[in-house]
Amino acid sequence: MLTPRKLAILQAVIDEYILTGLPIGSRTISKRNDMNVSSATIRNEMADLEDDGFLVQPHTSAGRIPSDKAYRLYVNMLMHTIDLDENERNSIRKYFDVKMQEIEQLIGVTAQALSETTKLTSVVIGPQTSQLKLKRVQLVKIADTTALIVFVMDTGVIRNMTVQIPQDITPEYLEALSQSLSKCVEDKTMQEAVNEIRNSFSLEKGENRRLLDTVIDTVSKSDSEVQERNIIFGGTENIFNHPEYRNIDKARDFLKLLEKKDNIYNMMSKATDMEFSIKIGAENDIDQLKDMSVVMATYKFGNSKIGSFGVIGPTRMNYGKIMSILSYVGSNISSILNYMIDDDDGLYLK
Amino acid sequence: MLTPRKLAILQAVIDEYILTGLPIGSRTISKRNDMNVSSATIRNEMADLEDDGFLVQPHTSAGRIPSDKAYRLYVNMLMHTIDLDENERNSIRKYFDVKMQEIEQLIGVTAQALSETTKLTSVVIGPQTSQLKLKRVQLVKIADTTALIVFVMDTGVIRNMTVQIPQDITPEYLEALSQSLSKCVEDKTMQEAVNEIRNSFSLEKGENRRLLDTVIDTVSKSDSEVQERNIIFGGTENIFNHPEYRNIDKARDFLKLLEKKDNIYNMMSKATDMEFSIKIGAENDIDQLKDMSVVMATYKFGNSKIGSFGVIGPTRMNYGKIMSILSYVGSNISSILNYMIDDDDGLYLK
DNA sequence: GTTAGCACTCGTATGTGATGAGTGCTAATA
DNA sequence: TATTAGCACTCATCACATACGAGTGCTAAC
Repeated sequence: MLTPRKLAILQAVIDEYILTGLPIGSRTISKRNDMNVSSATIRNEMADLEDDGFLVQPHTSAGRIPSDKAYRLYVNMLMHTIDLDENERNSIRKYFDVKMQEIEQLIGVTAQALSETTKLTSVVIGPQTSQLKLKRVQLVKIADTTALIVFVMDTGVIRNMTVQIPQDITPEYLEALSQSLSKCVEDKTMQEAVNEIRNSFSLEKGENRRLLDTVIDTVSKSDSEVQERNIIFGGTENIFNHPEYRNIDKARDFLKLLEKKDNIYNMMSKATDMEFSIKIGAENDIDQLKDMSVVMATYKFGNSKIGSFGVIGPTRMNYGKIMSILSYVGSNISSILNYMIDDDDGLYLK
Repeated sequence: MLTPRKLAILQAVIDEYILTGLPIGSRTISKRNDMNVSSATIRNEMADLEDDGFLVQPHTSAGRIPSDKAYRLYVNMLMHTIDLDENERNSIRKYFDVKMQEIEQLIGVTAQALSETTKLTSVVIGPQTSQLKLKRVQLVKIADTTALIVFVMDTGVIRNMTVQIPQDITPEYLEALSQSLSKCVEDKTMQEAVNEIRNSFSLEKGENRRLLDTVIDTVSKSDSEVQERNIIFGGTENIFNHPEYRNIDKARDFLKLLEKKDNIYNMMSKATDMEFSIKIGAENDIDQLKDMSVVMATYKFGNSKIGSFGVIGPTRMNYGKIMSILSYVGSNISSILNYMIDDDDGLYLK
């Protein structure tokens, strides 16, 4: 049974451990002024908490440290998000106070802001263009056999790629094609659009056929690749800030994981259904993160969640604070994104 | 004086040290079958080499390790580039055997190929568009108040960015403007082009003036930013492969350096005048690299060197091998780049 | 000029004992 | 019955001592 006192003790252990990273002994807890019982009593309670799987002893004569289960309970029940003070807000806001030219810059700034304020490794994935709806398509001839194909999403995001075209295609033809393609893809996702084009234009023959095929081909190929690259990390060196990770082999594994990107990318994109997602220790699917925690949040563009960002660090992290930071960073991202589309003379979104 | 025997001993020490990373003693050298003198003789010679600054003793009763000066001599005189065998060539070629869609992919693959075959940290910087000549400019209206501005470089590289435009600008006007802009910027670098536009169109007034100003503004701003982002690293975790860097604080500093990017970017772009550039230990301008070596090479597009790539690792690296690898990787990059422009139905360069 | 021999150096590994934080358990207490 | 004081016990950590061995510099002999 988790009596109120047990909960209080557990909370105290977690708080203390998050602060120091050292195993917490019974006396440390009993000395806290909100505890009015002796260390012996605490010891008995702690023994019970250990039996219930909330505390772990690294070795017989050491204090206790919280288990993943304890952190989970903490996050679910005991934690109060910690409001940021004016100073902290300012130091975050100053990252976003520069004029953003393109979405990549925003992603970079976000990663930086996150890692520097949390002192953890940050991850940001860019807008998932695959989930956005298309507004129009524009083909532009830029060389004899090369055209640029530009996708304008409903949020204003632009994606473009080059495509080889037969030599005798005229700009006027491309303009006409752009018009009819635009009609047919409006309000569809990239993937849907590709299918739609396949169907609607299935009767085309000859040169047109070849052109369309190349377009479809190029688009679908690049779709997967763009995503893979659209993830960035910040403060990778912060992994060393935490004594429990001052271990070369762990660090190497971690860097390797970041370098591969796709594992983390998958993890991040899975989490887009909730406002926050917290994975503690073994709750992580990725092996190398089994003794770390990942806290993620999503950002919105208009009404739909189109990307996510978060931090990776030791299970011993200040969840309350981290969540407040994520939340504040998120609101900054949103306002920048909106600013980017709304503002008439300033900032443009690529 | 550096007698032939001294040189041979120095070479032996370097070879051995590159292999093991441990201080090399006189007996180790004298046992090599190409040495027919006793360890005592070697000791005397080594003492001389130490006086001349080619060898260093980490402490009194340890063997010797080569100094930066020794590596420099080695690279200049003693080193023979080591031909790659069929296996090694294949394992590199397989990285480039995939179809490349865009230049970013090529950069990524290069970084990967380099870091995996050298087991070092690799750096690749993308084509320096600022040094390329423009072929034409194309403005395309993609929304009510947004246009895409596309720069086509003479090598086929394309750069584009969005720009806000007054609402009443027609596509036809943009087309006409594209024509006259193209004429005026042809064969100039981005920077020259901006100046040229400023001069040639200095008489424009009103709406046109505003449009032009916005274009010039956007372009010059983004010019610097694009470059900054156009550098990527591979195999950062390889820093830990070398015993001399199994030191957390060194590793942290190194990661921090990579994260900042601009220092390394500057170093890399300085080195574009030579085929190879080797910086050994203290020859590096960057503090954190004072005990590492950087080997860089450049790649060409058409006739001009437009980017560079290389590796960063311990001064104790197999320079001969590394250079062969860089050279082979370089030739792969070139052929891919040419393929990208020449091939009519396959690959496109963004 | 080369080499064998030897005393010397010094980093590394190993072992030992002291220290102290923290525990579990028992018996006394409220 | 819950709490607490007291105490024996555990065990990681640290300081210190010792042994080991790779490698050196130097000298004297070849």
